[in-house]
Amino acid sequence: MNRSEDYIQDFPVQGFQQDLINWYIENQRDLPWRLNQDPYRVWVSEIMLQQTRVDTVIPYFNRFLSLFPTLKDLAEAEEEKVLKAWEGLGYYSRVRNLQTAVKEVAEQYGGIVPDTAEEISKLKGVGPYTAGAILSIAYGVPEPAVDGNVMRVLSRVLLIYDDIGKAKTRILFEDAVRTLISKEDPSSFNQAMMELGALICTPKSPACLICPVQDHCRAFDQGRQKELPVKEKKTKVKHVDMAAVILRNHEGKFLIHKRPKEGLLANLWEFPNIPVKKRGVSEKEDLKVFLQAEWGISAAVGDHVSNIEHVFSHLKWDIQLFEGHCSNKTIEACDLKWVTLEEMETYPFPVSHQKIKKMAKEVTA
DNA sequence: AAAGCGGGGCC
DNA sequence: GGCCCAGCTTT
Repeated sequence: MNRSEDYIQDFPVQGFQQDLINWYIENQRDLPWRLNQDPYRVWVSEIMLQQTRVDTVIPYFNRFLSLFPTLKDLAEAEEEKVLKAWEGLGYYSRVRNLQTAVKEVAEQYGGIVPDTAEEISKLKGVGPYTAGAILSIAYGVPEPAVDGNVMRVLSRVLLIYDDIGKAKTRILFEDAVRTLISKEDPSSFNQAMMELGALICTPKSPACLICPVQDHCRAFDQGRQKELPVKEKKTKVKHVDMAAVILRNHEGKFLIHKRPKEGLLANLWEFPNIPVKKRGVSEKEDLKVFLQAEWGISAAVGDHVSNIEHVFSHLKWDIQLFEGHCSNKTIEACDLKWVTLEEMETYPFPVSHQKIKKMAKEVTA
């Protein structure tokens, strides 16, 4: 059984819609992106909310919108300023893609976010979920917006055991939503599904006893809500040993480096660092050789400062941190800078290197 | 279809 | 430690 029609057969679509939307009207949270339906605001919120909790997003959203109030403001902003506004939020390609897409809208669509699935889906960083979310919330178009919440809710309500990690399963849920969605109020329907997933139909212990659609839930009827959704476990993270150095010159300035424009933490700044084969063998020497070979810097790498661990979704860094000094001062490369602690605050750093920045302050103090 | 891509909160 | 979060892009 893998067609949505098979699951919707005999399902009380009308009653489900009503109970869901009525609950949402009464119980929706007061969130900053619900202030109005400005497509740009909705868009920014949806990008920020990808794989990121509401509570985390709220302060970022407010700050971002005060820095870049309109689509035009974001289109014309310096990328470094935009990355700085995103600093700490993670998945930085989201905001680089967002700015690329916003420029596209400014140039190709006269600054008006397109309102068709075909056009909006062409924009960088706008996938099936985000397209449906913007279209339904900003424009009232009845398109599905299937995220993790919606898959969890529907897997339980319709008793679907397909692995929600598979692309094929998302399409199954999208087909189901095309049938289930309210044509009168698609915005409330989609947001209600997500709100229900966030507040009631939660991953661990769903609050079925106070659920507005309990009467329509097949998993609850059979006491199987805790078996769902089905999701295959993913492989564990890879461990990588690193060595990094807080390098100061004779003026007391620190050396920082801009990462490449693609890949992990693209275009963010960092302290000089290298992967090392084995811990405790020759990190200091390796760093010294690297600084000389890569940038022509003759440095003395001194005391070990600390050991920093940082976990990503797919890997873990174990960073041996050292301090060092050198007498270089003129560096022309645009991806390399000597800066004071104060100047450093204007550059976007990933959290792993914010930890190093903090150590730099302590070492200096 | 699978892997790469961040960071934080909760258990 | 593992899991999950208003996912998308690249391979």
